[in-house]
Amino acid sequence: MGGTLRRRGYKLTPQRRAVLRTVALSQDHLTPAAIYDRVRQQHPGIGLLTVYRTLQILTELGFICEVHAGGSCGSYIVGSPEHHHHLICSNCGKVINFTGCNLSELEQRLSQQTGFEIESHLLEFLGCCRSCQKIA
Amino acid sequence: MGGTLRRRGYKLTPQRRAVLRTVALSQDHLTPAAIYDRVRQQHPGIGLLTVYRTLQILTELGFICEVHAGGSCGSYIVGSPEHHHHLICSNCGKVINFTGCNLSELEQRLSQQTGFEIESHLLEFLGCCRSCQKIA
DNA sequence: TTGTAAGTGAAAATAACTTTCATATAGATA
DNA sequence: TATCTATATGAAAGTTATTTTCACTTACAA
Ligand SMILES: [Mn+2]
Ligand SMILES: [Mn+2]
Ligand SMILES: [Zn+2]
Ligand SMILES: [Zn+2]
Repeated sequence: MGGTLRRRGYKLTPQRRAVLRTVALSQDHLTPAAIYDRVRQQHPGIGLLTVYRTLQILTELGFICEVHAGGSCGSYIVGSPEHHHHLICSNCGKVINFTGCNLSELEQRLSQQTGFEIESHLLEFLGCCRSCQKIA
Repeated sequence: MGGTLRRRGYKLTPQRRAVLRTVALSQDHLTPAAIYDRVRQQHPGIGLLTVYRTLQILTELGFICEVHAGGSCGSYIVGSPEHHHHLICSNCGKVINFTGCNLSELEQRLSQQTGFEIESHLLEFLGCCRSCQKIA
């Protein structure tokens, strides 16, 4: 983490460490406010503003990802450097990262049909995780 | 439109007509505030609040869709009843609807590997449309 | 060490959205 | 067509989410 930050001119502060740690320790996606609440337990005195700023930087660097499906826009989950996507439990918010989206064929078809030069894609699945199935 | 609304206990008001018309006439996705500005030209006196309420209902009924990719969370584009997805120009916001996402194989693999019961998916492509390519 | 560019947090400002409530109207019914 | 009522509207206020500003602090390169 430190290296990646420094390479981009950012500093590694205790606050940034704490925010990343909090997101990484959670199984489910968290809003900035929820992250703030958790971080404060280990790091009182941190400001919500710093949480916002940190989330932005960590997203830019790929340490964390924003999720969208199921009304979760603007909440975050730990990331990984490789290209991947998210499978989200609509009940408890648990997120599983997966790879192998295999969309290049579709991408090519769209590019041909529309003339768009395709840059990226957003793919998320929404479902019910095993533990939530038992409860329901 | 009128029939679908009435079937669900909603009324067809001039305001709702105007909001849908505005979204449908736009090639690109619009925020509630942008929709408000446009609707007001034909329908002064409408409140932003009514725009919010209408967008919610029209989304629920499938007349319009919310888009997410490229920081467009919370903006809307005209919809269609069949299952489809969006290809969005990251420069001008133009949206093209497409069908044939063909994700059932991937869906099945994920279901087996994770135990999730998969309910739905969110798929959007981001790219540069033909006219924006010429300009750039 | 020291210097400095980058980061922090308090406060205020702005933007985004929702709740409340009195009034108005779509459209079903007689 | 006139009446009735559930639904919709808009003004205002309230809440939540996010950003800007600025004086002070700190990471870390030299
Ligand atoms: Mn991720
Ligand atoms: Mn659509
Ligand atoms: Zn779950
Ligand atoms: Zn374009």
